[in-house]
Amino acid sequence: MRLATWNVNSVNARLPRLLDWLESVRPDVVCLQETKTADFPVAEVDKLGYETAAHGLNRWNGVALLSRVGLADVSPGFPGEPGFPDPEARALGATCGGVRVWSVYVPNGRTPDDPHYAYKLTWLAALRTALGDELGGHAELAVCGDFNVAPTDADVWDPAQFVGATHVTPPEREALRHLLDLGLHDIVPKPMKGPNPFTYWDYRAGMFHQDKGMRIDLVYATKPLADRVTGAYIDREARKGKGPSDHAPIVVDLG
DNA sequence: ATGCCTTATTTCATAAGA
Repeated sequence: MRLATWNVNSVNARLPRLLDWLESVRPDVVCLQETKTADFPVAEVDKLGYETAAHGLNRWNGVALLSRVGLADVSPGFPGEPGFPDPEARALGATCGGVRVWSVYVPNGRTPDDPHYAYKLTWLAALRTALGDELGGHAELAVCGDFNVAPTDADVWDPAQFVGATHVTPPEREALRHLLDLGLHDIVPKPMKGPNPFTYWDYRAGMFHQDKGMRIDLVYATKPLADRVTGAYIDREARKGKGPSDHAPIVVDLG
């Protein structure tokens, strides 16, 4: 089974590229983030053989799951998920091919003194609780998506540039460790080129071609699922060319 | 070469991204 996750930065703006990518990479299950629509293009991905579960409320956020190995027990959001203060479309769970899969788009946080930062930490803590409640019933579980946290200093292109910034603060990294404490494993993908497993590069100032990026998109898997991993890579080809997302997909192969 | 912001909307400006 091939599992992928991709922050597409608008599924409608990215639709031609998404469809081409699905046809060439042929993942079985795809977690999408920042779909940015309440009207997901279900018919277009259906033509490629994918069932869709989409959770989108407005122009902001939005997550989806595509599967051609079944899509059952769909959960838009999770129990206890906080809003700001209204609910936001940031999490979507489903069972696909026997694996419990969550597509998540963690709040950005903006700056450490912004109310969105406290919201981010509260949201991550609530996610931990909800995942903890699911683990008893799902030996094989993966939570995939844009976590908006770089786990270590090696996951940003220059730690000195991030002093005082969100995405690298100790409380955010501690929130990730609390997720791993549940028994989840960080499936670190191969970058294909260069030493850095980055998944995001800002659109501005030629950041991508200088490889000034961050690893903020993550795949966390339970041990039984992590033991099935035969390979994982970052599809940086999808970040090239005209009209890319600012994130690259992660592709994980399971035996 | 991978090439120097992009998205949807309350659209010719703004909020948000990270």
